[in-house]
Amino acid sequence: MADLTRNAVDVLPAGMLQEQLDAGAPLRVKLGIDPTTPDIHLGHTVVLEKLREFQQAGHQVVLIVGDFTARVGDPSGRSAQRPMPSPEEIEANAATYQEQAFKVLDRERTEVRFNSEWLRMEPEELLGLLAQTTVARLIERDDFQKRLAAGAPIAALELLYPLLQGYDSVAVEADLELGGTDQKFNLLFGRDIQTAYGQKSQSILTMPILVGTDGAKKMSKSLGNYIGVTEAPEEMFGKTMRVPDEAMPEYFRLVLGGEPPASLPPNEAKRALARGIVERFHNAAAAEAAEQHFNRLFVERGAPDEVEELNLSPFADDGGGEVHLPALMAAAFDISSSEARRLIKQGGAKLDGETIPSDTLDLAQSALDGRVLQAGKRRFRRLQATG
RNA sequence: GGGGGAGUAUCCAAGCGGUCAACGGAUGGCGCCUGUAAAGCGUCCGGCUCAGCCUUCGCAGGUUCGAAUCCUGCCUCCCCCA
Repeated sequence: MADLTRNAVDVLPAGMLQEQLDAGAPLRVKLGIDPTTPDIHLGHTVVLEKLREFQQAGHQVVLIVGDFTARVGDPSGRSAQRPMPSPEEIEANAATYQEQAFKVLDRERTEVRFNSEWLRMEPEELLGLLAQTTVARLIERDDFQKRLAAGAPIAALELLYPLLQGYDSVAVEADLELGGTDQKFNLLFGRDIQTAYGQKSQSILTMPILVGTDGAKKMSKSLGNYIGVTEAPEEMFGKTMRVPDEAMPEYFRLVLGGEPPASLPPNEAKRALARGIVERFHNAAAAEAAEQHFNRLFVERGAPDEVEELNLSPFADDGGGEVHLPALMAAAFDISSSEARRLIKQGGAKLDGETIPSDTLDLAQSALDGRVLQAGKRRFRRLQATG
């Protein structure tokens, strides 16, 4: 029991989960995820990890893919209405979500349900569901109170969200529902809906929200401060190294389920964290390679093992074989030629590690052939004249 | 149904006839420092083979030598009253 509530923020109602566990029967443990973005990131895994713990303790995990609720928009933690993904996006996301969730969960022992299965209900049934609450109950949540105070809009659809999520609990007869702390209102609301439908109310357990790589805001795709579970090892490692020191303990606890190493200097600890994360979602060999890659780029300031090649020939002019660098860099790094000029001017462009003089705009093809062109610290292309 | 307000670059947000590629902030890029942390300093941040030119301020027209700024229509959004 102590294990199962580790790191949890709220376990409500007080004592209920303990009683449920003491009763001995496996619990039906629910988690709903709305497929609003294509990928699962470390923030999602905090709750998934907890779900896995219940799974390992022999409980029945029910993963709900919110293909229907994704079209409604969960107002939790939102200060504004979110843009709605298209049905096609939702469908595509739903597929990748499941795949990625099984990087944490045991596929064989997970019941996966799509909530469109029961939420595509008859209008009469929907009215029945709506009859279970009042507007006052729906807007009492903090998210809405803030928006009301600020004169910001609240979409009617958002108002309905908790009812639908609550109905999910009815549909799968959940004994326990997990979620982030921002889900507290919705989770508790589900209890009332279950009661209204003559079921026993679930208990709820909330997990902390993982802070993003910026160390300030919650990890989220739209804020661009996330680490995706399917990202390449090098990316994962690099992004983790950028996490501010203060956030490290949190990452150790919530992502790796451990404790921050006591006596390691900060940069060693962070390396351990980065290795741990890559190992968790890839493997030990990948972690090793990712760290070497990191060392080469940022400690030795060198080029990575494998550098993508770029054919130099199309950029050389017919006459003297001069290459216009802004155009070349624009193509090589998918930036504008103006940006390339800026990089050169500010000493951010290098050839084989040598800074290109800031007033250079053209170079002979022969001076470029076979060398590694670099923009900033992390973008590389090996130039190769062919044909 | 009535009244009021807003749409400016990645985001926030100034500008309200020329000096506007458009103040300021945030985010971000690059460089120095360094542990790709934090703090700090400098610099850049529409595009273009760039001392110049081109395209931008919801959309479409119009007025004017000249419009992000004025006029007309349209679209979208928000607030208040009912």
